Amino acid sequence: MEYVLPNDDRLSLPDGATGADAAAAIGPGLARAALAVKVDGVTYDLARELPTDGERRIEIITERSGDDALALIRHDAAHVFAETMLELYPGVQIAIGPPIQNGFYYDLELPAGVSVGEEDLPAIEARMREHIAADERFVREDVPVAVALDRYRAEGQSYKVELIEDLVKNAPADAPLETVSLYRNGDFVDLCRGPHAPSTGRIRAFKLQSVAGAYWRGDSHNKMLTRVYGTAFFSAKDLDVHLERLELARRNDHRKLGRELGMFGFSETAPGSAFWFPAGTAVYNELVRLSREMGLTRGYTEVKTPQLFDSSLWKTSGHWDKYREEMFVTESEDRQLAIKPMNCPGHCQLYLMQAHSYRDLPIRYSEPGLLHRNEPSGTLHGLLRARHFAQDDAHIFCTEDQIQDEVAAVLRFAFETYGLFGLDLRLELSTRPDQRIGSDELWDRSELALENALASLGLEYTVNPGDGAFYGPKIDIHMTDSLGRSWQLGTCQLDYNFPERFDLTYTGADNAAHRPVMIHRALMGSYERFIGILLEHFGGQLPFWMAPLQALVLPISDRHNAYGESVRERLVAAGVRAELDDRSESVARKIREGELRKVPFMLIVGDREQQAGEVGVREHRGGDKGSVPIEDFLAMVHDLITSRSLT
RNA sequence: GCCGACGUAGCUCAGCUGGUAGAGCACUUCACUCGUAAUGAAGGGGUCCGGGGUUCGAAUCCCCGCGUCGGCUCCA
Repeated sequence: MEYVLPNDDRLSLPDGATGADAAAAIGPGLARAALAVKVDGVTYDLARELPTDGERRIEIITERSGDDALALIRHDAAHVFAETMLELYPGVQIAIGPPIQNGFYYDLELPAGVSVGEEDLPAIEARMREHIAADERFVREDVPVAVALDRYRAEGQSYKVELIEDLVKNAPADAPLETVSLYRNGDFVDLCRGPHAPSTGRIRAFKLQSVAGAYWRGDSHNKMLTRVYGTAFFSAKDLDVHLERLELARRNDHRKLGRELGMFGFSETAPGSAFWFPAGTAVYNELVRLSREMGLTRGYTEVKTPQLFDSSLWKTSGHWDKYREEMFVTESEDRQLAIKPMNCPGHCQLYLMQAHSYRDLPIRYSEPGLLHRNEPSGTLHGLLRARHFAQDDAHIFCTEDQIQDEVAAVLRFAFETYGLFGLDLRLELSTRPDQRIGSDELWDRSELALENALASLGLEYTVNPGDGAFYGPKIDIHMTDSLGRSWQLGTCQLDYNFPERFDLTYTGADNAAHRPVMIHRALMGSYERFIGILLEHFGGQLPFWMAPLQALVLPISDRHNAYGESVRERLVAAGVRAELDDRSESVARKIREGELRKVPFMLIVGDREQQAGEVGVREHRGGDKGSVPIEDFLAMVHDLITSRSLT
């Protein structure tokens, strides 16, 4: 039997040869380094017989094979972890333990009254190291379903029993499941489809990182299990590099940066809601201004609608049935009222209050309205998940013929906005959810319209089936934070349902009433969340045009304070956010503190500058740039501001 | 909301097995008047998250709340 190697060489092996045999046939070094074998892109255990049908491409996986190799030992480490937990915590029930993006986890149910905290992890790690030092072999065994079930029932491992029963249930009718694979290392046997490295000794470095809760099968109706996260690498150095990267990301946490830069903070007096200091408010307002300016030239008009609405509005929109728990509700004079969690019903009401002709459409109402959503306490996360926020929100009322152009224009607008920040956006199309309003026919049309708009621009996107809003499908814009977590920022949602529910109409050319279509859109999403993402993206050093403090004037000594103040006044008059540091401190100290505040420019003024009418320019992290006339500096920053330059 | 951890000065944190609180930075005052990442000295500042309980005595132990962090679920 011949196999094709990655370099297109052919390797001849007898039938029944394994991946290990293949590696040995190529060379003794590779035989020692081999962890697994990839056959046509599917990873196999080294000990497994290679398929003998057709032409197969094989590739030996070693430590150098990148993520494929790491996933193997991380999965191995998960098994060693479960093995150790069974020893240290008798009665523990183990569920599942897969490799993930940067490591692995294992879910388990601890015996009643027992809990594991992060302080217990070192002891568990120590025991795990013994199993790794013992270099236990991973041995795969395919056993009849009944044997596996008996085994796990006898051991009281009910999650494993459930997993096997489901495998049986979900097997296709024409190919009923007869065997399941078990992997043994040492005395530990786990239900697992594999593959694994040859032995536990291949795990060179690992760490248990955190303890968390996770619902069995990801369903909140199920029991909550204990999940331990960990990671593994081929060297202590790689592990250290990874841990350092996590540490760096933590330094870029927007909550930490926001406090350090004096931008915003949080208080127990308003959980989930940011308090904005002047520095943060300046940044916030720059974004609102950007959104207004860009909207103005793209046909948007700004409106204002109330904060508090009678519950009848939310009943009409459907929020009352679906989201009442997440709304802040109050009452007055026997009326139930709710603070708005979104602007769209208010905009529908606004639309209803005037008569509309097809000549008016599309109408594009924008409103950075303050929204409140009573998010569950456990989900709050600084600015990224808040109870009080505003969006760069707009609602487009248009005819069905206008949908595709409007959606395409929204997406173009989004790309223009994100380009200003150097952000890459990731598009996701979310389709009809289980809980929804409106007929299937409407959903068919909505989903098709969005797909057409995406196709017309030739954009790449992924599909999230069932993830749409309850009133319509949507195209979401996603970004990733400093720790690799994905957040939704912008959205573009197509909606036939609200126009129905609110009975929105326009008069057509035929003088008859027609139903408009509504597009809900936000590009940055919530300003709060967007600022959080920007802070992490830029590591706190925002582009000049939106920096909280743009220039800091530093007199060399007290006798230069008056000149410094005159410089500051000229900057402020030119629209630059500037401060004067007139404390009786050394220049070195003022500079150090300015650098820590990440101020883009420090302007040092002493005798020389005072006499020449100049400023000594020092760029953040760029050092001394020499002295220039004030006019030159003003002209330069004017350009940075008007172009909204990234630097 | 669920699981786990945490909550001490404005910030970052120390405070061992219970004996009525400390450091650095920040702040105030004084001196210094300084040329590109910390001048020196003195001083002020704490219901130890809140409420109960155990104890002669609680920041420390127990219970209940609240908040925060890490996840899970959710996210119009």
